[in-house]
Amino acid sequence: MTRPKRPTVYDVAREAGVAASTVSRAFGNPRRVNAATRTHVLEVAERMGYHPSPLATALQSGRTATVAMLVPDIANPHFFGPIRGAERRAAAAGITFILGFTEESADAERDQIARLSRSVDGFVLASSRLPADAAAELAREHNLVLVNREVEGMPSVVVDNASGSAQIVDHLASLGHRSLVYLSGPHASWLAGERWRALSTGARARGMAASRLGPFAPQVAGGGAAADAALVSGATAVVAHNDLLAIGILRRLAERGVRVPEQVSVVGYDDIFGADLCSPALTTLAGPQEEAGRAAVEILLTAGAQHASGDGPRRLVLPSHLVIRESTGPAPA
Amino acid sequence: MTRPKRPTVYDVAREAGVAASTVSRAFGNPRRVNAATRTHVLEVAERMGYHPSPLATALQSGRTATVAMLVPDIANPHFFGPIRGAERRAAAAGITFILGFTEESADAERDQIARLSRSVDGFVLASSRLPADAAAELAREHNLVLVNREVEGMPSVVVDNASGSAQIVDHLASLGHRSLVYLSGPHASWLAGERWRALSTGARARGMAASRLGPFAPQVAGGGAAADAALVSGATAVVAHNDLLAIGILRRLAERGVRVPEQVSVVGYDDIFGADLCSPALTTLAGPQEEAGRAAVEILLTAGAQHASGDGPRRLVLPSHLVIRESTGPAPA
DNA sequence: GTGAAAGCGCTAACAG
DNA sequence: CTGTTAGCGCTTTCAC
Repeated sequence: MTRPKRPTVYDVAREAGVAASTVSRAFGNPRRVNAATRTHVLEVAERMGYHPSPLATALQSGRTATVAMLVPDIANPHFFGPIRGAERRAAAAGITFILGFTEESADAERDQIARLSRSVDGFVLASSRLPADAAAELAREHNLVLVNREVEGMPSVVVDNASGSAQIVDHLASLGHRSLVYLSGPHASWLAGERWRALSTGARARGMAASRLGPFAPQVAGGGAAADAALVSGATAVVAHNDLLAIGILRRLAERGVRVPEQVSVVGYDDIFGADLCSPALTTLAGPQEEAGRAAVEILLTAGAQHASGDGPRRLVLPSHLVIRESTGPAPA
Repeated sequence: MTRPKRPTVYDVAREAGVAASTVSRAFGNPRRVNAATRTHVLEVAERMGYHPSPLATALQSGRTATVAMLVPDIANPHFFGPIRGAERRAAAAGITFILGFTEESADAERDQIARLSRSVDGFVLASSRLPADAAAELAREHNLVLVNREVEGMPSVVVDNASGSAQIVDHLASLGHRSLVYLSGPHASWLAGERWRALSTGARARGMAASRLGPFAPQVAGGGAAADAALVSGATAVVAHNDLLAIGILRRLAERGVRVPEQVSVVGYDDIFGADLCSPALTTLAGPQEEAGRAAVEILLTAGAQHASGDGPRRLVLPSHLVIRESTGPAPA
C-alpha cells in the first residue's frame, strides 16, 4: 500500500493560472466565482485528480460534513431501520456516517459524544438511554437529534406510540379481552414509560384491567421470566415491551404448553425482522423506522435553518399501525 | 447549541510552563517526555478541559485514528456479527468507526473508498462485491482487509466455508440423501463460488449427485423462485446460499404443501438471527462472525507491523460448525 | 470577481 | 529531554 502524493489547492491553482483561494471557492462557494473561471478550475482539478481534503476543510471551516449515530445495541434488529435510513440520508448528502454502539449505557453514550464531538457536525441518538436532564444539558453544547425518544426542548422523531398503544388496546378489546399485562423494558427506557402510559390510559377507557410487570431485559432471553410472571398475573393478553421480548415469551409459553392465542394473546412492538417468522407469527406495532432515521439526519442537516427560523426544535411523530398476525385471538371463555 | 472556545496545545503549554511540542508529546509520545513533566502537563490539561483535536492531529500526522467498514446490505442480519465485532474492536482502541452500505454494488464500494480514503486509516470490506483484480488494484493505494472474501495478496479473515460445506455434505449423506442442489447467490459473490466448489467436491467424494441453480437474490424474497427450481431438480436436499434465501425457500415450500424435512431437507449458511425462529427451525452453518469483524480491525491496526515483518498479508480462517435443527431429516424412501 | 496573507490546532524535524 | 520553527491543506478576511 503506497499513498501517492495528492495534488493540493496550490497545485491546481498554479496549473489553472489562478489563486488558491479561487480554487477553494470553485469547490465550496460556486456563486462567488465567475462561472467561466469555475468551469476551468474544475476541469483542471478533474484532470489532475484533485479532491479537497475533508480533514483540512474541517479544520479550517469547523464543518466536518460528518454525522454520528449512537445506538444502544446492534444485536436488536429493531435498529436496522433507523440505521439504514440515517446512513442513506447521509450518503445522499455526501455526509460521512459514523456509527457507535452504547451497550445500553448512558455513560457510554456520554463518552462517545465527548470523544466524537470534534469530529462531527451532530449526533443522532437512537433510543437514547440518557436521563432527560443529561440529554438537555448535552444539547446545549452539541447538535443532537433524538429518535424514538422525546425530551423537552430537543428535536426528535418518534414513531407514534400513543396511538399505536391505543390500537393495541382496541384490538385486544375487540377480541373480548378484559385484562392485559404490560411486560416492561428497562427502567431507563423512555419508550417503556410512554407505552405503559398509553396502554393503561387506553385500558381504563375501555374498562379493561391493566398491570405492569418488569423490568425485563428487552431481548429474547428476557422472555422466560417475563412469560412466567405474565402467567401468574392471570391476564389473558400480554403486551411485550418489544418484539425480541415477545418472541422470548412465545418460546417460554410453548415450553410450558400454553397455547397462543387460544389461552393467551401476545403482542409486541417494532415489527422487527423475524416477527413474521416465529410461530405463531407475532402481532406487533409497526412503524416507518427507516424513515425515522432518515428524518433525523435531515433535521440535523438543516439544524442551522431551524434555529434561525425560531420555531423551536422540530418534533416529528410518524404514524404507526398494528400488524395483526397469529399471536392474538379471542379471549378464552 | 453553543460551542464554547476550546483550549489548544498553546493554552495548555502556557499554563503548564512548557512548549507546545511538549504538550503534544505528553499526549502522543509518552516515552519521549520526562515522566514528571508529562504528569504535570496532563494535570494542567485535565484541569483546563483540554482534549486534542482529532482533525488537527490527523491533518498534520496523516494518521486519522479512524477505520471504515463497508457492508453490502444492512438489512441482512448476517452482517450484525462482523459489524459489531469491528465496532467493538475499534472502540476498544479508541478508534472512530465509520460504517457504509454499498447496496450490493461494486461501484458504490469503489466510490465510498475514494470518498473516505482521506479520512480513514483503512477499510474493512465485508463480503466485498469487487472483482478480484479491482480489489487488488485498490489495495495498492489503500489499507484494506477483507471479511468473508479472499483475494490473492490481500489480508483477509473468513469463516471456513470449505470445511463447513463438507460438514453439510457429510450430514446430508449420513441421513441417506443421494443428491443435493445448491441454490446459488449472486454471480459476483465470491462466497457462492467457494461454497459450490466445496459442496460439489464433497458430494463427488461421497458419490452424491450435486447440481447448482441460480443465481437467486440472497434474500427472503428470492426463496420463491429458488424453491420452485429446486423442486423441479428432483433433489432431496437443498442447500441455500444463505439463511435469508433458505427461509424464503421454507416459506414457499410450505405454501406448496411440501413437507420439510419429510420430503425435502433444507440447509442454510450463516446462522443468522431468525434461523431458529422459523418453522421448521433451520439447519445452518454457524461461525464466529463477530470474531471475524474483530480480527479484521485488529489486522488493520497492526498493518504497519505486518508489512514490516515481511510475512505477507495475514489470512485468517475461522472454524465453522453445522447447527442441526429441524429442517434436515432422513431422505425420503 | 480575484488575489495575498493569515491562520485552524497540531506534530515533526532539528537544534540545543 | 525540551524548545523553536515550519508547515499539513484548506478557508477566509481584506484589499484591489
